[in-house]
Amino acid sequence: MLDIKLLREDPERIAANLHDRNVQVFPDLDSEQAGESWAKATVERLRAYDQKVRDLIAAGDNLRREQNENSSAMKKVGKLAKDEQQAARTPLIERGRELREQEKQIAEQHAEAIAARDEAWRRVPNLSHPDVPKGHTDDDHAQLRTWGERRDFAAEGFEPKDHLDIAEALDLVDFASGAKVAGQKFYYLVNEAVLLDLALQRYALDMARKHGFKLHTTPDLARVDILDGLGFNPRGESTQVYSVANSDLCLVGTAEITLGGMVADEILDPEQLPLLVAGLSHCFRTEAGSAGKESRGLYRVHQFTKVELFAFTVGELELSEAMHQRMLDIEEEIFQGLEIPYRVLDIASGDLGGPAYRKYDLEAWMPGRGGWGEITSTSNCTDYQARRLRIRYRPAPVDGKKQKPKMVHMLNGTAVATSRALVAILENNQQADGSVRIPAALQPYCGFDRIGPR
RNA sequence: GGGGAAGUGGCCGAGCGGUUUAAGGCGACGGACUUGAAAUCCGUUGUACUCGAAAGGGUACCCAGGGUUCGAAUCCCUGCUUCUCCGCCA
Repeated sequence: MLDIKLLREDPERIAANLHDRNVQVFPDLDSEQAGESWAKATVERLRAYDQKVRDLIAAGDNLRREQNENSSAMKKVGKLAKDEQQAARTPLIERGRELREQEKQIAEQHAEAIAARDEAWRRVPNLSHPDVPKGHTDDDHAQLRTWGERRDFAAEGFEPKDHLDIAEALDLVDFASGAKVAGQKFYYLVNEAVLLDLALQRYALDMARKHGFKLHTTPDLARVDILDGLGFNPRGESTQVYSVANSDLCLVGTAEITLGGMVADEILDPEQLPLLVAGLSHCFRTEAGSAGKESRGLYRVHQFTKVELFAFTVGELELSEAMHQRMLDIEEEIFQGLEIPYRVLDIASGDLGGPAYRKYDLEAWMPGRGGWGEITSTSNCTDYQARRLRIRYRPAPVDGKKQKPKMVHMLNGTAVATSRALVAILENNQQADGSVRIPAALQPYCGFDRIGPR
C-alpha cells in the first residue's frame, strides 16, 4: 500500500504509474470505457473517496469532543447541592443519548467510506523505478547480461532431452503417484533426486549465511492478514494461494510471506538494519489460470522447496537499491557456482506485480525446451509492504531530537527454488549416455558426482 | 482436548464506573550543580489520524473486536496470546 498522502500531494504521478503498469483499479474505468484518460479518472475517483473519509473523520471527532464535554459537565454535577443535582443531570443525560446516537451513525458511515477507499487504494501498485522498461509483454523486459556457455549438443553428437525424460529414465521423479495421492502437478522425488534436492537447499543456505543472512526455517502456513500485508490476495478468484478451510490460515506460496511478516507491527532499532534473513520453506501454489502452460514436469508444480532471501533496510532509496543489487549478485553467485548459464532481466512495468518498485529475474538456459526459464526473482518493494505490516524503524536522533518512526524498505529474492534448479541441472548436465553430472559445488553435499547411467 | 491464571506506556507496576491529565518506579533525553564524573535536584518522555501557513488545537489508542452506560483501563460477551496443571502425542 502506498502512503495515502501521495494521493493528495502528487496525484499525477500515481496516474502516470497506473498507466505505465496498465493496472485498472476500478473495473468500469478501463481504456475501453473511460478512454485515454482512464488513469486520470481513476485517480480522481480515489481522491473523492479520500475526501469523504476525511470529512467523516472531522464530523466524528467533533461529536466525540462534545461527548467529552458533556461528561466533564456531568462530573461537576456532583459538587452541586444535593437537591439541585437531579435537575442538573437530566438534560445532560438526554444530550448524551443524542450524541451517542449521532456518533454511532457517523461511525458507521466512516467505516463504509474507509472500507471503500482502502479496498481501492490497496489495488494501486507501488511506484516504479525510473529505469524500469515500460511495457507489458515478455519482450519488453530489458536483458542486462548473460553468463555462462551454453552447450552445443549438436557438436557433442546427441539431442538433449528435457528434464522429465531424463528424470523418468533415471527413476528420479514419480508424477503418477503424486497425481493419485494429491492430484496433478504433485510429485514425489525419488532416489538421488531427494539427495540432490537437499543438497541444493544446504548449498543455498550456506551461501545465504556466508553473505550475512540469519537462517530460519519458517512456518509453511500464515494468517490471511499477513498475506494481505505482503500484497498477496488469498481471496480473489484467480488466487495463487491455498486456504485452509475453517481457519484464517493459508499455505504460503513463498517464505517471503513468513519472513516479511516476522517483524510486523514492530519499530526496529536502526542498528538492527539492514536486517538480513533467509528462510527455508515449502511453497504451495494453486497455479490457477496457468493450466497447460509449461505443464511438463517440475517446471510448474503445486509444491516445491525454496530458500528465500529477505532484507529490511532503512527507508532510503539509495540504500534499498544498493541492497537490491547485492541480492542480485548473490543470486548470480549461486547459479555461477552451479555452472548454469543464465541471463538477467530487468522486468518491465506491466509485469512487476503490485508491491515491486523494481524486479530482476534470473532465467536459466534450459536445453530441453531450447529456451530460457525463470529460476530466481528479486524485488525491491520499498515501503509498500512495510506500510500495511507496520514495520518501522526509528532514525537516529538529529540534533538530540528524537525522530519519528519511518517505514523500512523490504526486499526479497530467491536463493534457490529447488524444483526449477533441478530442471536446470538435469537439462544442462545431461550426458550422451543418459547420466547426469553433478556440479562440483554440490558434490560435497550430495556425496556423489553423477547420477546414472542406468 | 479439558481446567485454572494473566495480558496496562520503552520496561516494571498501581488502578476494578466519573477528582486519572493512567499513580509510582526504572530507563532514556535535556538542564542545574561539578575541573570532569558519580550522586543529587529540576524538566521532558509513546503511536497514529485530523484541522492549521505556523504557533498550536482536536480525536483515538490500557491485547483485539463487539456490547452495557450520560460516562468504561475498570462491567458483560467473543476471539487471540502467554503462563500453568491434567490428558494425548512425534
